[in-house]
Amino acid sequence: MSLASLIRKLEQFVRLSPTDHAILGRAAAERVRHLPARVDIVREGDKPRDVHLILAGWACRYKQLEDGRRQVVAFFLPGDICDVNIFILREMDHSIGTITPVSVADLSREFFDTVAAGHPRIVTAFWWETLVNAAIQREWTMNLGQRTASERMAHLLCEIFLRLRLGGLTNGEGCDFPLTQADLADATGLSKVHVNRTLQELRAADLIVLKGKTLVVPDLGRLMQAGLFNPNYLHMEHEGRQLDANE
Amino acid sequence: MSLASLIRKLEQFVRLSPTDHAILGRAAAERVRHLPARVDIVREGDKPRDVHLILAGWACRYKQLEDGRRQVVAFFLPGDICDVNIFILREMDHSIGTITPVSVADLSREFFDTVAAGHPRIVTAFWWETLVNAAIQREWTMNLGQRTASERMAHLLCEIFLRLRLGGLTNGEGCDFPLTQADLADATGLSKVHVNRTLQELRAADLIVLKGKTLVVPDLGRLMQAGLFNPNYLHMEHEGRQLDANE
DNA sequence: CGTGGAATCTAACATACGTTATTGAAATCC
DNA sequence: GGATTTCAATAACGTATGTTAGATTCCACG
Repeated sequence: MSLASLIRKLEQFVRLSPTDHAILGRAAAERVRHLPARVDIVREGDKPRDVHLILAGWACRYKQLEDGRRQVVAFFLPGDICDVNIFILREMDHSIGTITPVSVADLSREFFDTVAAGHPRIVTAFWWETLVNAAIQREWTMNLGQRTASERMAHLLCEIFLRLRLGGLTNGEGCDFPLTQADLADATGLSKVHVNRTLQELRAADLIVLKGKTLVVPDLGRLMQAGLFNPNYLHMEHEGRQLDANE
Repeated sequence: MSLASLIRKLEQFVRLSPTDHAILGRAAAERVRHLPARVDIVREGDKPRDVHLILAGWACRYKQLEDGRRQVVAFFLPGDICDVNIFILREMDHSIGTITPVSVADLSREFFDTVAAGHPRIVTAFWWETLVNAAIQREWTMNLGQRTASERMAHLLCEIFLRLRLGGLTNGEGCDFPLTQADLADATGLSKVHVNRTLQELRAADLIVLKGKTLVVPDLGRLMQAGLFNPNYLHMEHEGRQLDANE
């Protein structure tokens, strides 16, 4: 159960009080749903109701064109919050779908009102989360606009690995990796075939070991170099200095 | 002076009180700077100090790789706010630079504290602005990942035109357009040469008239079709229904 | 444990877009 | 108001990535 990942992530930015922990814990336990893989949590055009906290499993935010072209614009890992205050908007402009089976907690508007009223540290933490997500989205724009296929793939893998590690979800050099090559294609704007070629290339350079649903990064520093990866956009204020260490 | 554009933009989402207007007006008048074209307002690595409100002129947010590749990740038009609450972060992960000469108002942390304490409508309006900017960034990701060169260019031009119109900055079918083809290249991830080709294509199809520093869009509906442009992501709740009308 | 559908991998070929280079037309500057 | 730089336009050529199609491997499920 990865409320722990959320708290771990937020706490490396602000220190939360025991009360704050309790508030988050209660919110994450109240309305929990378990969804299968490959279903939509929210669909473009829906009226936004709750904010979704991913407790377990992977999901993604995606947009689609009428002719079927699909772009994954974000991945959600355990401990990620989908969109703080999204219910301000009238209508979703994108969809959110599961990749693996997912446990999700639905956070109500009232929860956020409560937080806003009496828990300033959580407010700050949520602002930080919002700003980091915005930074990630900018970095993806950069990734798609300027990096070559293999740089792009290396960059994406670095980001996922670091975000997992921040949530305490890696084992040394390895981590779960449930994305298919089709998912990677939708996220990188490459064709499936070229994703395959690109992964082979990274494997041949001993930058990754990717088999089954597990990713191993034998030398994160080298993978970062290959992806022209600068971790500053993740704003990992504390861990930031020891990035090359393995956990 | 385009405090008017800011208020006009925010008000099509929330109704602001006379006091709210006054607060915004004061903030926008207090610390105003005038900058020349093609200079940085903030640089990657800087400690964020103030939030910047663009009163006049165009600017952009951009990121750069070490080898010089540059991606514009957002354009700022008059009335745009750069990054609400950015000072929560320790260090900027991107730069902001002017395109034309710019007048900018620097909004302090204290201003936002005041707003948070006593002006809930402005708080909501700022959240809305934040969420819309996030949506725009996602749409750019989509644009770079999935659209062809000409779709991408058409889409970008639609977005800029609509955002200008929302701020009351268009004249019928026309608007100021100070971007060079190099700027467009940095924003679309295309080469300068291909931007040129693409613009010719749009011109040949009578979708745009772009000369000097003026853009004319004779038929916005057709340009939107060409760019597979769905305005939902701009969340223009009121104007949304009469998009095809010319102001 | 066998079967069917995903997911991965490979190959041959096609093309949208990048690169380099040059020229001409506008701005901008003393 | 001529010199200088920036910006736009063209052309010829190169290549990273897309497309189509097929063969394998993997894995979930009955």
